[in-house]
Amino acid sequence: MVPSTARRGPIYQQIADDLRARIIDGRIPRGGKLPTEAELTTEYEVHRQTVRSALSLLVNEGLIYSSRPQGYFVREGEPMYYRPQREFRPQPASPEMDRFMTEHSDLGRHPTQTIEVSVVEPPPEVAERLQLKPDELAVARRRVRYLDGEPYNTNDSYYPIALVQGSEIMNPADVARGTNQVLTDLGYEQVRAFDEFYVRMPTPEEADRLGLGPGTPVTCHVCTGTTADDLPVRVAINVLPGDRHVVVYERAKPYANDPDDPEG
Amino acid sequence: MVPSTARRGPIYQQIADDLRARIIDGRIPRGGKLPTEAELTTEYEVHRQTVRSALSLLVNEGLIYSSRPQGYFVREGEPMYYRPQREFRPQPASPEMDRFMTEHSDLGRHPTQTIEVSVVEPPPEVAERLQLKPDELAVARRRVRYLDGEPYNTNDSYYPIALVQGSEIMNPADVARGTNQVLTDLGYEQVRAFDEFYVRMPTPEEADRLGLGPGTPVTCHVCTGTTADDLPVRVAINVLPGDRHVVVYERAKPYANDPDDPEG
DNA sequence: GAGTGGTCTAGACCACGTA
DNA sequence: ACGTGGTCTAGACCACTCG
Repeated sequence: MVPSTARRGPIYQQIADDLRARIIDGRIPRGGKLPTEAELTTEYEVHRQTVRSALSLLVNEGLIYSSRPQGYFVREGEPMYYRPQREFRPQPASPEMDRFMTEHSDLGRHPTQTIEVSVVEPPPEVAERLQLKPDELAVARRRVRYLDGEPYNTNDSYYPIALVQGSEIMNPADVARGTNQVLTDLGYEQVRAFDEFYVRMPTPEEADRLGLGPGTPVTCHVCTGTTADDLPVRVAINVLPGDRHVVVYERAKPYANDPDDPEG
Repeated sequence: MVPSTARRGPIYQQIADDLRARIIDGRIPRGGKLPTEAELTTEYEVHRQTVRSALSLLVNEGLIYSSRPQGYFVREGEPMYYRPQREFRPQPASPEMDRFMTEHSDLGRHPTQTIEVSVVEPPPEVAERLQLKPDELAVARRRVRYLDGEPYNTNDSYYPIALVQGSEIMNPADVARGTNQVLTDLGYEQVRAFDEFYVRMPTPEEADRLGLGPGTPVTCHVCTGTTADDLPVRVAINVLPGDRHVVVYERAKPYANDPDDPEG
């Protein structure tokens, strides 16, 4: 039934191993269609639920997806590129459009975004980083960015309400000067930033907001900006779908004379 | 049966939503035990398989895990920190121990690693980055790093065999000089590196090597080092479990006067 | 209407760790 | 020995999309 490879473990895992091998070695090509559940049921001579267990493994690995009633297909990842701003070099100031917008429209893609501004009780991870007291509120600028209509990432910025009350930051539109400039003009110039990158499975809300299928992890980039007095004035939370992003950057200086591995 | 929240969707999703809410608001604490399948079956008045469907959702979200025959438990993430070397400042050279080892033993943890050297037909993503011809082989130095006995990450470095034949790099032990120094001494000094970060679900082999449970994504850090002539001489592939790593770094220079969002 | 995957019930046996 | 979750079969009905 199942080839000699990987005869161990429960049947559904053997089936999953077999199908995975077929996909990896190209017998089922990228974007190609898998046999139907019914076909696999007869091929492996097991109950339909057993086949479904095998398929759900592959779905949760992010290897295949199902599209009813067409069947199961191999995912094809053509990841887009995410270039976090790693240096502080000046950038062309472009009113009404931020870096996301300008960068991608240069590439011939069609970037759009939604912005939604609200006053919220901040989530704990934000309250902590902004050093807010209990019950202290924050202004949230939440957006979803799209590229050619597809959700690309989410970007939620939080500001202590005490600092930005009545400023342009509370306008639900792009801020021509840039929100960082607004903060500076308010006397809260950011001079340091602390970045954290987490990897995890999305919450159902995030999966919904970004249109993610099962088996798609996200990178969560949390950026906390502080003034010279170490006062945190902004927390930005970016959520990046794992199937659409690669973070890349280049190092151009010579390696230090360091031991075996420079990556570890 | 299920509270008024989220009455939509199939039953197993409603159950999952209910349990997720209980976990998030702390009614089931971190590390705490969920009711057994049998208890949930009677509580929600559904078949055991329906309960299992709900639980498997949460498992694949990385929120809970099962430990037979004790039951299901809420995961508690105490992530360790991964600090990629982002600058090229000189490091204390320590024979027999690379940066991973020295850094963590300083922190009172017990780092260990296994090293395994072999000549392999390189995987396609490596062959491509090393610009190898078909059938050209590579030397692989594969290691698994452990912290206090727990798998911490994997680090596989690949070198074109033509470059390192007969050198210390083929010794299955730490190289006192450091492999980068060996490359330099061989006339292949790395002066540039290109880094890529991917996020995805692990392959079964990776999950096994790192002892990962379901619902745990990995970050894949691929580093390609090249000489001044743009000759790629090394590809390092780090695989980092998503539940044990946070990538952090700090920016200390002033922000540019850039638009709305500096993270995008 | 036909065929697909999605959901649900019913009931069975097994493997494993703890007591 | 017991209770836990893990696996598997059997069979049913539904929702959706396509021709």
